[in-house]
Amino acid sequence: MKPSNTEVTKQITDVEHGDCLEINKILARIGEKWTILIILLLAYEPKRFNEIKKAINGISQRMLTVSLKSLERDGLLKRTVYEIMPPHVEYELTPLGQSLTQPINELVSWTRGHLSELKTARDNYDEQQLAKEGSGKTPWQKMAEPLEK
Amino acid sequence: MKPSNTEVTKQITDVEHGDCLEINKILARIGEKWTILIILLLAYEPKRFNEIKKAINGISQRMLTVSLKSLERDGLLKRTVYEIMPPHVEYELTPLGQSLTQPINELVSWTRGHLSELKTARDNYDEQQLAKEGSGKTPWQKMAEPLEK
DNA sequence: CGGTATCCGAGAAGATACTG
DNA sequence: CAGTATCTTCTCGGATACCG
Repeated sequence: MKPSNTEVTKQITDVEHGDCLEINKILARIGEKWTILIILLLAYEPKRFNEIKKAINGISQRMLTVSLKSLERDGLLKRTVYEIMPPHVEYELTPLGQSLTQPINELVSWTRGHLSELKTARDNYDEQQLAKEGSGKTPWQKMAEPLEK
Repeated sequence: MKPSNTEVTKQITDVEHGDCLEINKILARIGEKWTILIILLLAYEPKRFNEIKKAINGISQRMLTVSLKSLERDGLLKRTVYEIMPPHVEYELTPLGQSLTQPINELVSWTRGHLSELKTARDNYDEQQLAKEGSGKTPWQKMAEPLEK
């Protein structure tokens, strides 16, 4: 589609007409509210259901069950049931899940490293939206006022 | 809080009680339906609104607007309005946005590299759920049947 | 061309109650 | 302990219409 000059280009052309949909679905799953927290939590040791629930602040029982099942279904974690009374269920990352912690950690690092930049950008943006009130610009620009918050 | 043996451990302890919420929000944004596609699309050259719309198959006008605004608000991309008639608006990644393409591409690579594993895992899982019918196991195991699809 | 505003339906997610 | 079931609420995202 265009001469390539960076490695990125290769990615793009693949993404545009390849398994793009599949990939995006996986990435959406990773971006789901609790997935990353769970994966990172289990990254260095297996945990039991209620351990995870306690460790992750604010997750409901339902969402934990659902999330764990998704991850198990994708082969990212293994569920082990010890048939004793009372029940004992352990969750741990599979090798596949472990391998995912690498790229995830890089994303987390990136985010942590740019947290202040992101916040500053947001503040600037919100501020400018407010300032747009009566800025004597052309209608093409005034239109863009979202005026929420 | 256990003795650490991998780098991951450090990440975790930070995540558990730090800016964990903020980070997760950013990651959720990245996982949103169209964000990655947009970022990757703009990674190697700026594009206009309708160019993006055409390039990304299936996105609605509304969602493109919304997504672009989120990204602009976070300082990941810049919106340039050329005040001519008809209007001409260009979107391009900021340096911050560019820097994000790296970790994202690694995530994309990981996903592409493990696509078949993921699919296999899903198929296995779904198959086993069906097989659970009358498997003479303990009630603790039979309970876990979701029986959907 | 590049949006905004509004309405609507589907699915995600929370709260609560119950169970092997 | 580790879930399931159900109900309700909330958010996302598509369709449509309109506008500077």
